[in-house]
Amino acid sequence: MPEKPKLEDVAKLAGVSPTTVSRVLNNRGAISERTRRNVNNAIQQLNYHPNEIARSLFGSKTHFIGLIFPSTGHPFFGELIFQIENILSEKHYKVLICNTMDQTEKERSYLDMLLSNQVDGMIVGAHNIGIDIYQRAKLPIVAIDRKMSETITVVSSDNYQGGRMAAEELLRQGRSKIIHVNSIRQKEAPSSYLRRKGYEDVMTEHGLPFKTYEIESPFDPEVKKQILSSLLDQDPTIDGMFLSDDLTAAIALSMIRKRNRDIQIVGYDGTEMVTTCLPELTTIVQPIRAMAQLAVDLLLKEINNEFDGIKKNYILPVTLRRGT
Amino acid sequence: MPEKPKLEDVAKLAGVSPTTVSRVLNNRGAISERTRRNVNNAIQQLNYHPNEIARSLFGSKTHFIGLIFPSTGHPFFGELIFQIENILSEKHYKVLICNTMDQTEKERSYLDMLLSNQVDGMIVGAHNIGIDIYQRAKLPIVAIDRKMSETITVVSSDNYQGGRMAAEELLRQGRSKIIHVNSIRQKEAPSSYLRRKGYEDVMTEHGLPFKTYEIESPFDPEVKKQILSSLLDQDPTIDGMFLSDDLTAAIALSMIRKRNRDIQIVGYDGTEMVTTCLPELTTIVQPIRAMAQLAVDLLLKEINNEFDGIKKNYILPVTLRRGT
DNA sequence: GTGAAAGCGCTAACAG
DNA sequence: CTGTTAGCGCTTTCAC
Repeated sequence: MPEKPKLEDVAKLAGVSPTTVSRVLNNRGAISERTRRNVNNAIQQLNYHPNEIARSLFGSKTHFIGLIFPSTGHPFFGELIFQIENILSEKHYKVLICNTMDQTEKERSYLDMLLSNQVDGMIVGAHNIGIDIYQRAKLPIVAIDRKMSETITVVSSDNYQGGRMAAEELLRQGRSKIIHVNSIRQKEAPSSYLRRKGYEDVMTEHGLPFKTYEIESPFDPEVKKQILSSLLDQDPTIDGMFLSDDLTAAIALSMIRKRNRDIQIVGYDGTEMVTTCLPELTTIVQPIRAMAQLAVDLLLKEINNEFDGIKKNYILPVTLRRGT
Repeated sequence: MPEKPKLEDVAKLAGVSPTTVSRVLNNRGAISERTRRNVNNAIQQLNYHPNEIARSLFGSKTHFIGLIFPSTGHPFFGELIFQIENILSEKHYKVLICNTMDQTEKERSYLDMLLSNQVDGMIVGAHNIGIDIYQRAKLPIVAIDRKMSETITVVSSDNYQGGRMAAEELLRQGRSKIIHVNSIRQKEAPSSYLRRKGYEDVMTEHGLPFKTYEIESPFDPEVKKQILSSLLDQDPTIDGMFLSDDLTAAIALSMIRKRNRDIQIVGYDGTEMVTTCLPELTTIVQPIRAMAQLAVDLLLKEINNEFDGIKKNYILPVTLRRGT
């Protein structure tokens, strides 16, 4: 069995120079039809695949894009990543995936890894390490849902409006003792803060009291369960809850059912997954597909130096999906 | 702003040769403590990151692993990919992700892409294109849940037993008019076939009739809904259903509730996601974490030529999780 | 302990 | 239209 064929092997078999093969491969320069056929035949025969690593080394582009997210397993990130990868692959970019699990050390080493692998850019949805570290990378970066610095583009959905819509929906359903559970996944996460602010503002505007609880370990469902459980048991007057993500909302929902309480809930994210599993859940839907598209567009523009504007902050509208 | 520093820049700054820097980087050969310090300082100062692309070009290993799956967005694959990436990253492998969406053309071009990028191996959970194409790759490959050929290692969970367990559970719940809905995602998929066989065997053994329905477009929930809907309406005597994945089971569950039918259902996969969203769903749990671990272990063994056995087919046990 | 030189597989001048 | 040559950033013989 022969080793991996190289361009030179193709050249020999086709009886031409390496340059010619390269030209056929890249459709550059003028090639006679005959030569082209010969070369293509040789390529077929040898089952030759150009070594992208070598190509990358030469040029300055690898067509690698790094994706840094807390977890591919989470439905929101999973679907976002799915969309991003789809769009990128159409444009012939390849995706290197990184699951930080909200761990600073992992994030830092992933960042190093991506830089070492000469990614052309990255899309980042997880941020524990300092902003400056990303700054220093001097690389096209698009952040999701988190302002990292003045110079890094951000794509997010309208978290403030989302918070407002959730609260308003609960009020519309005749609820007034409404609490908010905020499953923060990062310190100073603006998305959590804005959702909360939206909710609190609406409550205030209606002259109602508000109460926000924060859950700090979003990856452990047991912790969530305990907190939600004691929450519910402590206060029998609660009649509405706004949960900052659907997974937490799902847990709350099943607890409420088990306790036979009359509490209306609103979740957040509106992934297809949750929509399928829990069609009865009312939730604020993030425009995942649009966020992916925009993030990719902006990133590729930065990569290709096509700044068509100075705008750095993109906020996409959210919608309310009423449970069935 | 300086360009990306290269090894040569470090060498200059440290007043040594490139060779020496390389040695420091790789901990190879003998280096004086002083030189090592100088070099390390220079590396720090320049914020130097060795170019992995160049390294890969030289050596024959890239430490890239390609993952080919139908969709990162699907909870089963999303969680499996999450686990696989985690384990691989600990071993300093990097993951290139591919979403085929069950499209032959995408799968083929992803395979080409991975080969061109000199991946050291791949883990494949999607298979529409011919086996021979993977064979030709002459690369360490581990397949998930699908026998691809005599020479490609397969990791799967015990689909036959899973099918049996599902049927037995329904019988145990006093059901007898039990149907099976099989959401096949690929032709001749052995996992679907085995689950079905397990169910049918149990029914036969109990002298009961069985009926299996197949849904062919697993990515469109609307299609599923229509089929399930007409299924339920056609036959009012059904009292048990075995659905071959949890997402389909979730749809069935909400339909059954809406119709107020007394039908017990059993799903398949048992992802954390679905467990959280639908704790009441009884399901057959695949050992995702163990499958990921085994697949990675086997792949790395193949990559490092450490065949410790000739076994090619690994079947991990599934468990039943009763809904709460 | 350290350095000079060759080469990994490919592409892009520059010739012809 | 096609080939020769140099070099992308790194590692590794082989010398000193």
